[in-house]
Amino acid sequence: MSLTRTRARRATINDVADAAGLSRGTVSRVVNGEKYVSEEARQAVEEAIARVGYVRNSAARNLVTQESKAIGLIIHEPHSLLFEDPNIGSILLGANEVLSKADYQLVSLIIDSDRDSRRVADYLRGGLVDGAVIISARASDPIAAAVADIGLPAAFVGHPDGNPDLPYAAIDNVEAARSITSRLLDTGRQRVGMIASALDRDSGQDRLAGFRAAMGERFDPQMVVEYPLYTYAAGLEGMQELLRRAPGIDGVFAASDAVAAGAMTALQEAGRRVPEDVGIVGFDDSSWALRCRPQLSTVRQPADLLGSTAAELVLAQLKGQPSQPRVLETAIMWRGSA
Amino acid sequence: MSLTRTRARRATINDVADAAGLSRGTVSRVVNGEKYVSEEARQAVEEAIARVGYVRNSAARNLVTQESKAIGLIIHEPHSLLFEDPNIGSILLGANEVLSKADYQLVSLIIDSDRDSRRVADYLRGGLVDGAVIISARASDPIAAAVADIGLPAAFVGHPDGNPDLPYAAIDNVEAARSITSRLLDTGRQRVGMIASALDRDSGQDRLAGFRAAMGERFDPQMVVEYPLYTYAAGLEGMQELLRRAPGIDGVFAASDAVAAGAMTALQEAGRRVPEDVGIVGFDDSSWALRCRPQLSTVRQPADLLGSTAAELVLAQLKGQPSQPRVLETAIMWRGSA
DNA sequence: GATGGTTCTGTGAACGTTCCCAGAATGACG
DNA sequence: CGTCATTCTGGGAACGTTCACAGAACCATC
Repeated sequence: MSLTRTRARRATINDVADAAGLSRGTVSRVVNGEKYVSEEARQAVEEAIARVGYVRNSAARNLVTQESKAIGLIIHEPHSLLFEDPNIGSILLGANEVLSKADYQLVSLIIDSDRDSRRVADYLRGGLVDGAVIISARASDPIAAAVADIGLPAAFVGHPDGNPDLPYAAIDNVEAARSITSRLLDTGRQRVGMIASALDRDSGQDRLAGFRAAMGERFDPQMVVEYPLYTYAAGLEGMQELLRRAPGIDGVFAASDAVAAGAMTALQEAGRRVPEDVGIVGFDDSSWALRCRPQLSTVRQPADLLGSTAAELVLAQLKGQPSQPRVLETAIMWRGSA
Repeated sequence: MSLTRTRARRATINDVADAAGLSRGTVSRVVNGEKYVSEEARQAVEEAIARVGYVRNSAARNLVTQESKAIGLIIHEPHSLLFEDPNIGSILLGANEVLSKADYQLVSLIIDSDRDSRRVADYLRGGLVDGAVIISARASDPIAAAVADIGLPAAFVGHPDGNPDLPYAAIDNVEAARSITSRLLDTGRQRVGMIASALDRDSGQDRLAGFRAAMGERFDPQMVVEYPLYTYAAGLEGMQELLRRAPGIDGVFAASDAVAAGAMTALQEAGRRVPEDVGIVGFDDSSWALRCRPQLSTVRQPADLLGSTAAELVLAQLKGQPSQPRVLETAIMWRGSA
């Protein structure tokens, strides 16, 4: 079997007009569902469209209307997180739902190299999208700067420092982390540590800050280990390191559920019982949480809402409305792990 | 803080030409890096571009060149799988790498509703992409039909039945499933069952067929439970059901690693030791496999290669080369779970 | 100094739409 | 039967590029 596909010359609106014995203008009106076209003409055009196999050329349309009805979603994640972090999928789906209802097409653009970064910037600049949602930006992200530079309506998911003054949808990571750490302390834990991650991101920084705030005077830098990514592997190694540093540890705040899952495995392999010997709490309430045994006590963050809210912020700008940053509520899900 | 962003009228190539005291044509040549432009002119143009803040309008360019330098990747997954299946991320990244090198932009389009389906079809038809990679198509997928209908160069990841005659990048699921099941039987297991999933997909069907082939006369329909999705939850419930049906079960083939992970949890909660009492094998060799305790024996499928190969198949068609379906190698990773 | 090849620049035409305006046809009303 | 509004249709202009071609300028060669 050999498959070679060639694209035939595509029928244009003029071909349809000729076939229907009507004019360009009328065909355009039918295609766009405008009023002021007779039933007779409508049928003739529709029949002609089917006959010549017409499909509208979006480039031509975008050129004259000066809009694309598409919104870009920029995924700028380190390689491995695209597989591990269930939040990304939720954000994507949340954004898609809102945009879909507003008849916008969501186009996701991955940045995985410097070359991607340049190409995506060109794509955004070129007018192929009317706006952008930027997820997982780091501090001073070059793409965010490019977006602001061209004045493209945009919104962040999260609230990274050092970035241009764009609206964002975020949660209060500091407060949420402070809160769940306090709750962990309230169970009577005496020696509590943290596995911190992603300190190049606002979420990573803020969760550490919240932990520190909750610990107050009891905060001990030695009881914090740091890893670059929110991964299971970080949790596994981080917990082993904490056990080495402080064998008497009896509580752990993991910076994400994936990290907590890794930590739980490490504890169990080390013969510690959860939660009897060591209490452990996570962050995200992602699919990891219910998968752990015991199930994870964690902070619920509404990932899908973050996506949909960011999308709404972009749509608002498109309508010329002012759009305010929005901070969404989190909740503590207390389960069996602490 | 109130952020309202409005887009100013964008500078065109003519504005640059005026500012540089040169013509449209020369500016175009500079922008596209063509030869036959004097050093003097080049500098004048570049300076003018910076001064007026020019960025090329892609719609106009696409219109005249009749190409977009973009490839669509269509993700048509049930909601939950976007979060659970690490293969999707690998496929995405694999495709992105190949396309990026060829200077194509990968744009991912999610289909999560019928409305999405129509909009995405319009997007593909409109000339906004030069080709498409379709992942996770079900039998007789409407999008696949639409793609074939307009003659858009395209390729599948996987090889679903009842779809148009497009090239694909796939693995031999039947043979791989047969092979790992045989290997499981070789460890001396007497009562072996399967947790089958996604029977609406070629992969799901084929893995079941491979299991059946390996079991031969020992195949017992009662020892197969079926679930719609490759999820942890399916594994959890499926294993419980199998234990109910056949308490003496001593081997399980789970249709994916996520399913196997769920099954392992169910077994351990039921007090069965893995692999002593029950041997368990999975499929994918995704990040789940190393995360299980004991680690999972499974079939390694090169998800990133599937993505990059499918991308190559599309690029080949774009160059007018014939493109043949490609079946990639799998390997058995034998670890501790069986 | 004529010839011929480079190198460089300017411009008309085309890509396929939508938008807008002009005008035709139709119908309602006095 | 004239007037005016409403409904419908056609076609010129514009969107911002690239492409092909023509011609100018320059240099080398005979």
